[in-house]
Amino acid sequence: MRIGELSERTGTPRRLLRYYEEQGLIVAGRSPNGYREYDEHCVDRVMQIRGLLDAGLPTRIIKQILPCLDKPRTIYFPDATPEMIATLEHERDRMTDRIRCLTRNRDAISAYLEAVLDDSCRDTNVDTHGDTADPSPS
Amino acid sequence: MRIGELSERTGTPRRLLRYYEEQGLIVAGRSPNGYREYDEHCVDRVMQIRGLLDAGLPTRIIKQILPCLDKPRTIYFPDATPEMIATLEHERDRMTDRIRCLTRNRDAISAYLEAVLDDSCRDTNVDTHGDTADPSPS
DNA sequence: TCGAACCTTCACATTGGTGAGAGGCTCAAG
DNA sequence: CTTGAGCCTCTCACCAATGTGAAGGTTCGA
Repeated sequence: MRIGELSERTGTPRRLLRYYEEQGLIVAGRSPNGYREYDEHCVDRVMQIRGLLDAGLPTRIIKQILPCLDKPRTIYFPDATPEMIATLEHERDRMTDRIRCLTRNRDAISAYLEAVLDDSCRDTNVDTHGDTADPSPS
Repeated sequence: MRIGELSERTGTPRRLLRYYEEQGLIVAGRSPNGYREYDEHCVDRVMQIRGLLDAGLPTRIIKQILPCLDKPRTIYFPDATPEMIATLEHERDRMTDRIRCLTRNRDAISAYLEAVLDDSCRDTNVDTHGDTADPSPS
């Protein structure tokens, strides 16, 4: 597929796709006419990239870890230098930290939300926002 | 405590603490001489802020959700406008997405790491790095 | 009085992401 | 064949957000 389709299917501006390529996050083949040519796999890849960026990982790191995560092992073990291993372990740990932090805070939000919702059902007679006085009784 | 101690205890540059205050993420009292005065609670708060920032949340959102998460309920339900509720629900969902994304990728990294480690134990006879030719057989 | 810690403020760096323009190629439909 | 949509390159500039550096001045404690 070409850039337009990839853009639509991933909800990502064309401009940004070229930017990701420039940053080395994705690679695109080329048609004889010079058009970028993407395979199906790229759709997932772009979504993955966006997700990771959104989760706070810098492109530099994403670029390093993505090749290790391809379904058919693109990068093999000989390429795994000790420092690469170290980087991966470090990033894995940082991701675990992030997950912990997010989970804790999300659960706290959920708890708050539940408390508020629960509360607003209980006292609908307060004048805070007098509408919806509909406890649906009996 | 003053900014220096908070800085040390949170591993955060003084400059950055002032920045967070400027962004409305933390509030500091003032001594008569103008020095910022922090209470114990700030240590956790700063760590929480750093964690959330690192996990991709913008200060704008953090500023909104933090007050809802204080241990002794600082913000009460009357303040919970419908749009605030909506924001919280939305952010909670985004956080869930992030958690999913991070978990998936972290597990993939773990799997890769495991495979590599496992592999480097198994074939130490390859000339890739010919040392440790110690298959410890029979 | 000296130095460490604090203050404010201005400016800068980096990162992720956009916008626009120039200049040109390709392809399909009218 | 022409027209227009979509693509190409390249460039320059810009944005917001997070985070730093440094200058110049005050306060505190030894």
